[in-house]
Amino acid sequence: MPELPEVETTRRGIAPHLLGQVIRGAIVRQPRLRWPVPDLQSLLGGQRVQTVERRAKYLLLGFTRGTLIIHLGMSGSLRILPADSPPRPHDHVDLLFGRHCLRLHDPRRFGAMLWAEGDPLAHPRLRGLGPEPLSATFDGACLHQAARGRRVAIKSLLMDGKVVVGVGNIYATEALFRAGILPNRAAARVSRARLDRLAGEVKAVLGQAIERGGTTLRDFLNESGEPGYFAQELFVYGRAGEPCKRCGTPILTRQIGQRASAFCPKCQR
DNA sequence: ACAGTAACCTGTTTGC
DNA sequence: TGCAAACAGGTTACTG
Repeated sequence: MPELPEVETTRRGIAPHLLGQVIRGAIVRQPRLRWPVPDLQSLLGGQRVQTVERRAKYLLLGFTRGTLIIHLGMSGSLRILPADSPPRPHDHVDLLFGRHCLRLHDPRRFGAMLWAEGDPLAHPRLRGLGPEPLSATFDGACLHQAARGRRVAIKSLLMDGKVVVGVGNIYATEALFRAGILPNRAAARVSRARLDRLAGEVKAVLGQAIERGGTTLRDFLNESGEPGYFAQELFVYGRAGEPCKRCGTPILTRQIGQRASAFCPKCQR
């Protein structure tokens, strides 16, 4: 479900409901996510939410005495619901506030809830991550440096969190189409000028997706249970066999690094 | 250091 | 129609 735009959409949606609120309790129905969920009841009880931030695809809820780090994995979502809403299957964690709760739903359980005391950016899961794609530190020069001597597919490089964070399969696929670059081209064999273009397209596609409230393919819903509207603007992702929106050539797919990669053989070189 | 693969899970779609 | 295989938005950990 979530790449950076969906996580950012979630962050913007939940922040107004959480900021300044005091947690009165937590319910962990299923502690076995990607890593064991800590005892949130005793860690969080009585603390106030001071910040709701994002780093890569991690949401960071800042409390008085530490930070709750949340990752949504492949299938996770967060909703704001009345505190007494009956849980459905895969509703693993509730954070209880006054009249409402923040509920984590995650069928595949690839998500995570971690606790960090001190600087959350120093947590082992966040330390060593690359630059934020929408920040000024991410640009063509940055990609050029990372691509030096690398024979991996440019798409794999783009999805490598040490190079740049937050770019998953959908948006890597789309950014490469917009930049006119074949996804399986060796990273070191993409010219500097085209890397400049690619960095720009990554920023553009992520920015537009955030404006539309994210991409809903089958099950992404925002904090209120509404879908995002970026799917209709996808050029190649999920369109194998359909005509390219630019030139009409049928869209092809191939596996790159175990992920389906759609591309237009005419528009991308 | 690098590149490729398996693994963690469950639900949905595809193909015979 | 029924069942099994393939596939899905992410990330880590292991292999050679």
